Amino acid sequence: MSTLEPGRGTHVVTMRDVAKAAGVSVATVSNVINDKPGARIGDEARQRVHNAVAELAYRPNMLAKTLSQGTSRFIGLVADAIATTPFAGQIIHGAQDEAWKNGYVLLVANTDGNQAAEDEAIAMMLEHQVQGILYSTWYHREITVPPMLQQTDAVLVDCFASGSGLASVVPDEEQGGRSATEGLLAAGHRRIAFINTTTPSPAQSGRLAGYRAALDAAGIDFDESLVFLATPEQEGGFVSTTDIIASGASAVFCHNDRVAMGLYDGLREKGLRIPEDMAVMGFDNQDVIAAHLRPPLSTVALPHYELGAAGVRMLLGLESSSGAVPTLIACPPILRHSI
Amino acid sequence: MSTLEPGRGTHVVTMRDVAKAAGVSVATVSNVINDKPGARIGDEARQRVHNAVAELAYRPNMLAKTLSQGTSRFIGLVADAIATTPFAGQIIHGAQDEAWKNGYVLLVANTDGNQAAEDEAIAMMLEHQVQGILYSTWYHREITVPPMLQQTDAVLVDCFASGSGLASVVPDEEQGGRSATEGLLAAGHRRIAFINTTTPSPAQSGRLAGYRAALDAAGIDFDESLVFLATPEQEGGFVSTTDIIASGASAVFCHNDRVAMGLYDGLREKGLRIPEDMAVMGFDNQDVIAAHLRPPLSTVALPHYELGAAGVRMLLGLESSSGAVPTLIACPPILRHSI
DNA sequence: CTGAAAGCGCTAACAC
DNA sequence: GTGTTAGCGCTTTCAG
Repeated sequence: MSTLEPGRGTHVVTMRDVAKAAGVSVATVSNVINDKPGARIGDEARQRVHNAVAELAYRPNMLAKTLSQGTSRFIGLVADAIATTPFAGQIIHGAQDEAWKNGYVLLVANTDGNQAAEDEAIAMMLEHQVQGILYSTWYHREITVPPMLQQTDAVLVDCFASGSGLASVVPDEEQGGRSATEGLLAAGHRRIAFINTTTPSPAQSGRLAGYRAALDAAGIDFDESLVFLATPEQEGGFVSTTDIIASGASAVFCHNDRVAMGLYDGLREKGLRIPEDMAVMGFDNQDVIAAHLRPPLSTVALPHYELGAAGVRMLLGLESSSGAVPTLIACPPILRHSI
Repeated sequence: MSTLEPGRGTHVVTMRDVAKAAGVSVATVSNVINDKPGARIGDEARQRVHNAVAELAYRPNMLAKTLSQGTSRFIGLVADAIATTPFAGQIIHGAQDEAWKNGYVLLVANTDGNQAAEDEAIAMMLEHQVQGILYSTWYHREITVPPMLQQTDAVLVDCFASGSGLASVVPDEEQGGRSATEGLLAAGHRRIAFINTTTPSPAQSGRLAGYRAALDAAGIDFDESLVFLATPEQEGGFVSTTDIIASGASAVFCHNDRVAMGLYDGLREKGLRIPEDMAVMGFDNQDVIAAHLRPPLSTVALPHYELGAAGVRMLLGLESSSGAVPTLIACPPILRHSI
């Protein structure tokens, strides 16, 4: 490949080499490279340094730099499941972008929900002098904070731990539920069913609360017989079909897109058309599904990217956060053609 | 900035503190902590060190360690799209697990396919003294290698660059196509249609080659009129429905799961049942879709996790690799109920 | 068996 | 303006 031996982790040319080549001291090199504010450097010397840098293809050693400065530019992200759910990756994406934007780099660890792996991951991050840790889960829920997390700054992403005092950022389920319902209401529906999940969770209670709030605001009485429970995937939606039809509703708000997908199948099987015979609204905006159903599904997006980004902003102190109550990120409605 | 937060972020206790507390020298502490092979340490001293470590909650500074050793334990992963496609995240996951297993930590960067971001990402990784870089794309394709990548060891994941000399690991599209077709063949089908993608790609040619190979092996003549072209998502599958039915095939191998999903809709609309009236086979094993269609879709899995894992193994020299020809990872067939 | 000392590559006072 | 010189926290000869 080349004469020097690159790739083996360390590159040969150091700041001292540059200094020598430019005929200046390392301090000068350091100053021009970092464009140090209070440093007076002659134009001529500065130019020589820049030339030498280019000449030697010098690349600063970040590790040495942070060592001497005492402050690293790492942010850790520990996730219980990086890819179990398709969109969880967006949390990484958002965190990575925001970290990057602020000159930080992301250290990622996946723990698969394994306690030991989790501790090891946190330990490793601490050893790497991370500025702080983002602890994230792949679906919104309450967690108990790993004790080791207390040893550094941390913010919980897509999860929370009441009483822990840790900052946390989660999706605004209630607003999401409200928006979803409002979308249906706006289309003129008044008898709106809701297929909620069987799993107790912030999503379960939040979306229901939102649904009720929207109905309320529209002056429609909440009708218990219009809310159904189903497992949160295709099968759940499918088996709910008859109940939905029997309910006399003209529209359904589904706990998530997968349920909506199952419902699509069920409805089609019964010969009903969407949205003519039944309007349907999903939740999550799962990209493989929502936009490609027939007809494309109207839904509410889970702001994973924003969750990750807001998490690092809070960690970096760029955005205020409360240890007492989770910061809510809006779930924007996405209108397509199922309404 | 955060000088008021002493215990956070950077920890105060250093190896020197431990040495002092244990009444030994730092060299001794270093030796016992790293369990240095050639170092004879008195049991008594060793014990005192361990006590001191526990007492002070000492945590080694990885950055200082790698600085002095000259060799870091970082591996970089640059991806053009971490989450654009749901399962791309599995590449990260696999890479992370394997890196971790070998005592390395993953530095992740997402470039969104942006050239400048890419260069910046690689530069940053180089500055962090990474052992090497995994360069990955979210779908299998040929790329032109970013010049900067030449400055370190690199392996291409889910992509390749012929003539670059870089090691590369990609899915075995042809074997996947063969397996898919064989699955259909094994169920007794002889007239098997193939909906291929309109996009020229290794997937397009590889899967077709596999399809032909399987037919060939079964003694069935390749019938050009049985292969159709469609855009690689739901819509493509849906609009292909009439062609498929008209072709007289009893089974269809779809370029991917999304196409299969569209076809499901089309078939259902025509009143045809799967698999009784038409057997269908997908490709990708996209988890939100495949397992949850009605009936669950038989498909072939894209080994993203393995791709990531194999990539770091090759980078670390744990697995042989050729710079000339990509290493192929098998795409295992997943049989469900659509056949 | 254990300690002193010389760096690793860089930054940050403080001289000159 | 620019160079000298201490470290940062740790590893690693090399004496004793």
